[in-house]
Amino acid sequence: MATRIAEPVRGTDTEVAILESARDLLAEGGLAALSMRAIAARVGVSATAIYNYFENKQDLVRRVVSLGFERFVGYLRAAIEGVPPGSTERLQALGQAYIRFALENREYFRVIFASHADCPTDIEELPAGGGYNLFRQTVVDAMESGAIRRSDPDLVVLYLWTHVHGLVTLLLSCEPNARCRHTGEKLSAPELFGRFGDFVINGLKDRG
Amino acid sequence: MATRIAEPVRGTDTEVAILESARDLLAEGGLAALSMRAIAARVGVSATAIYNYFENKQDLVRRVVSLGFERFVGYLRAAIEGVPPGSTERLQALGQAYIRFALENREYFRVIFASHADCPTDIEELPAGGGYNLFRQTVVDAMESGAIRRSDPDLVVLYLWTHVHGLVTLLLSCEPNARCRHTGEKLSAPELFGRFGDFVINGLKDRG
DNA sequence: TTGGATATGTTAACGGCGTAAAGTTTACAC
DNA sequence: GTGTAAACTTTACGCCGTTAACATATCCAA
Repeated sequence: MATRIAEPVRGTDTEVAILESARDLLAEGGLAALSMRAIAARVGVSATAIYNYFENKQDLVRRVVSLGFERFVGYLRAAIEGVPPGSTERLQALGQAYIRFALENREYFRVIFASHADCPTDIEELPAGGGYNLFRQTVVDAMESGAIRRSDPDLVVLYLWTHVHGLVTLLLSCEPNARCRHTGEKLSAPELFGRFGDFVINGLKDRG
Repeated sequence: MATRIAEPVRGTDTEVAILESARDLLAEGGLAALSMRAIAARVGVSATAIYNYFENKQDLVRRVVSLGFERFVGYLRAAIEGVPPGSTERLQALGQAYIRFALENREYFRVIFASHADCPTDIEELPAGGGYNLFRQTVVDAMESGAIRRSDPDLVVLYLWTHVHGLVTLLLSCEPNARCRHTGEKLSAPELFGRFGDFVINGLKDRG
């Protein structure tokens, strides 16, 4: 038998280069800038060469989005490091990280949550691969420590997620500054999140 | 002088026909189905004829979206009819109408809130033309009646809006059924909204 | 009445898009 | 050396938004 010379197939490099170019193009100019020809030009290859590695454009985008998601979960993980479990601060840290990711990776975020019926998913699979469970565990800890009142953790996760997601998508709809003017002042997403935190956490606490 | 034969200029009919065809195509197949050539084919006219009435595609889309917005405000107005002012029920009715519009006019909703930097807007101009003020007045009434605690009405409007918008966009990201499975059951947007209402309203009430 | 502007359309064409088909080069197993 | 499979190119098709040039109808002023 032939000893496998462990040199990786040259094509694999190309695949990585395609994904990286696609990721960069997406970040720089949004979905509109993400064309097969543009990607190919960056990689230094013909547009049709891409079809050796990806079934079609949608498949490629799916892969790029998947990479973006890992990045997203990285934000969440980093956010709660050093913040004591069971505290509402930890919940807020997660929310802030969600916002930070969206603002620092706008095009990624947009594409991730613009899965226009192309790729039907169950809602909790979106931030899965650790994201959802991270969120959920933080909620459970907060309930057990008494920081928030006991109820269905999944419902609470979805509630908090809804809140932060809504804030981000609304502000992202109002490019270019992603800020909101109300009562005369301009507020950024993190500032608004801070102000809303009062309502949100209050709603989760025991009455009286 | 020639007596004015009151026949309206044929061109105006064409403009209306273009807008209606565009609206229908958008509703049927989303932004992807909305091409100048497809619109023209429906109207029975050449694609370039459209440029007599609209500067370019973006301009046309803006007009279509504007029509959609009027429709949206119509949903909101209808929702609070017959519901007593000052009640939290009125707030919930607005939220339910928001959700209903999004689910019954998905493509409209998507396009309205996907103003990808093309048309920078201040956030409160989005549901303006009556929408925002409607929302705000409902909040003010609820504060004055004591249904919710007194605080900055604009902040509360944004808070509630954030909540319902987040719920809808999250569920719309999970086509085709726009439902969420959690703890084993499938919940629709209105059902989830109902469950979240507890948290939301509780957060806005006075403590104790 | 006529003639020129204006409004309302047309067809042809440009460059860009995703992608299919066919052909070419390269690497390697037997 | 030959066959085979992978990696890649060229060419081409039918879409797309948009421009330019041209046709026709309508209206008003002289």
